[in-house]
Amino acid sequence: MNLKQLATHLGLSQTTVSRALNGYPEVNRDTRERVQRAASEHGYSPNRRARSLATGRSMAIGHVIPLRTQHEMMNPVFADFIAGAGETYSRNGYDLILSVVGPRDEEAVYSELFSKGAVDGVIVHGPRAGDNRIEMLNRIGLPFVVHGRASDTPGPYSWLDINNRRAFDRATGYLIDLGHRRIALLNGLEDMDFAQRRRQGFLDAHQRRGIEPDTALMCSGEMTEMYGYEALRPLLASSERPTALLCSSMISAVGARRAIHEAGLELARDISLITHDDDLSYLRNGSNVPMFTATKSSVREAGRTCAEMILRSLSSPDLPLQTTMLEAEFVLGQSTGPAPASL
Amino acid sequence: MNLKQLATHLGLSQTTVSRALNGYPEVNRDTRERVQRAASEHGYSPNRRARSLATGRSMAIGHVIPLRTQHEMMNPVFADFIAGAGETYSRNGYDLILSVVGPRDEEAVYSELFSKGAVDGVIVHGPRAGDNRIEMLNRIGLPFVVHGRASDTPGPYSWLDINNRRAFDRATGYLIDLGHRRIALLNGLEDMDFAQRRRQGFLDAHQRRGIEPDTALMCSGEMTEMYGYEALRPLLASSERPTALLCSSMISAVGARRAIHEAGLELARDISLITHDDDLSYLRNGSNVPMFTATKSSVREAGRTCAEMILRSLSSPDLPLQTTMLEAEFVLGQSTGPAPASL
DNA sequence: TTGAAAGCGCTACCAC
DNA sequence: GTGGTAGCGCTTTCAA
Repeated sequence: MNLKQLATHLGLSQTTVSRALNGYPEVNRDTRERVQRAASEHGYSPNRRARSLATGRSMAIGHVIPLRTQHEMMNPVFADFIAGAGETYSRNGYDLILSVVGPRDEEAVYSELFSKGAVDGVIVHGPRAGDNRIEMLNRIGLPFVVHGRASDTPGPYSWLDINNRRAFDRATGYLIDLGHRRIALLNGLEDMDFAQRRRQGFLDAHQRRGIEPDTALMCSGEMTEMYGYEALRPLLASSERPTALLCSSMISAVGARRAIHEAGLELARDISLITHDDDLSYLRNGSNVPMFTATKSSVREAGRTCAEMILRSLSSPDLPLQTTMLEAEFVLGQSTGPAPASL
Repeated sequence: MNLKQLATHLGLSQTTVSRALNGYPEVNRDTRERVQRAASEHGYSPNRRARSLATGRSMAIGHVIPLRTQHEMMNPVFADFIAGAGETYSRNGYDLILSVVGPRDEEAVYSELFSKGAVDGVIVHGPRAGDNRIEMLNRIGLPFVVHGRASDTPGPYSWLDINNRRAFDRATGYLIDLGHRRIALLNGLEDMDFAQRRRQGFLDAHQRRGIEPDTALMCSGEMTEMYGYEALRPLLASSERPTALLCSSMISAVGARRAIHEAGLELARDISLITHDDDLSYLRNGSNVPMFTATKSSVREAGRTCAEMILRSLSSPDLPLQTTMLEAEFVLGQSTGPAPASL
């Protein structure tokens, strides 16, 4: 059933039917009701393609996910974030177009999506330090919001992020204050913006206390389980093994725990472990008791917010820059786990 | 730059330019080359909306993800599956439209996507036993492929699945043959098709060996970390605690391990743990050594395959039914972990 | 081998 | 308050 058919069926013009359905004020109340009833009876819903061709708006937002390798697991954060965003979109009649691309093709994908009229705006995922996508999007005039930030990128842009630096500053400081001096850091790939900030937090906490971190204990890599295992194993085998471990993701922590187990060590007794959990934006200690907890939001909620930001920037493009920062609040859990006996 | 502009720029008609770009044979070779050069020079790419309005094909596939609760984490399997599917789509010029919906609205979403002309076909995720979506999609004539299966659903349909029943049959049998008699099962929600099959495999292994499973040890729930923790805790506290545990997902296994740790028990020594890992379609034992490994594919690869299935069924709708089954092959790892001392 | 023109389904402008 | 009509950018007959 299309508009024309519905109109002839009702003995009205397409114009009137369209107006009635789109809430234009000048339509007679009776007419509007009659039209609406008929529309839902016949299950009529306007063709998106035709509508967007006529209006010039595509009513869709693009999410472009960069994946480096063929084997890389999609970051679970993306999934929940997108799920949250999707809720907002469907509530507002928008579609979500998902593109998963290698880092090379990314720019091309953005401009294609735009010039093809497929999307009205995009969300940028996984920003790297000095990311050139941002400048490029500003240049071609495609509205966007960044999930995360990109340091060293000139010019204003909208973004939504958690406070990665501070979270790792606090977690590290907590461990140092417990007496730890040899703390390992299993970080993400350090060309990613979030990983740079976490590293910075790690270093800041040391520096503020006048302690020299052992750079040999700082690792960086794709946050897979295998990485957690392989990065930690040699550190544990060394004569000067770390007494504490700061993990950048749940998944690499699983690998790290395997390495700890195989080395004959016991968590909490021999080595302390704090893992950053993106999903709930909190940090956990070795016995998995929440230690840092975000007050504001989960990743899903962040996705919702980010979607609202892009939709708002579509309706008022020259609105002042919206920057939202989700703070990982410091909340000591009931049990913070024992200080390691080996200290 | 649109077709009209490009055409006038070249001093040709829109028709000819369109034909040249779309590979119609009747175009003069020189003309075609000239057109193609100009197109890439000016970065022309046809407007998707307009094209699909004209052709009647939308060049997009919908993925509809059902999420039960506001809080449920998006199943990581979906993410990687979709990433894989996305690769296939972009290689073939298709868009991927993602809708995340509550179980109630699902049917409406499908028929809307279709009647709005937003998609040419859909992938059905997370099928439940006797899922009525399948019958509904057949009725409205929207091409689809199911990721998973739905038992008790009449009529043929295309699907792609792993062998859940057999995987759990084998894992359970393996534990029984090691001497375990009290095996706990932390299953997913048992209205989901995959969970029913896993449960069946668990029961089959017992029955074939003439052993009565303790139904008090069989749990079912949303596969979150909290669920793994809360479901296992009372079982461990009981006087007749399980000596082995079969976990339906990595994430609930994390919670289960926490419960084990808190109960003062040690993995492998006091209790054996086998976890099903969807991503690599393998099962792991307590020390994380792969025990069952899929020979054919990861979830990502499955996504690619599923996308190929739907695209193929678009071009030839009355093709014989394609059913593909990914087998979780039984491969004993180098180390299968010690039999529990408590036996 | 090329071009003119009719539509795809809808919105939006201008008349009435 | 309602209707005619001109597009939106493309594909696809039909003519030349």
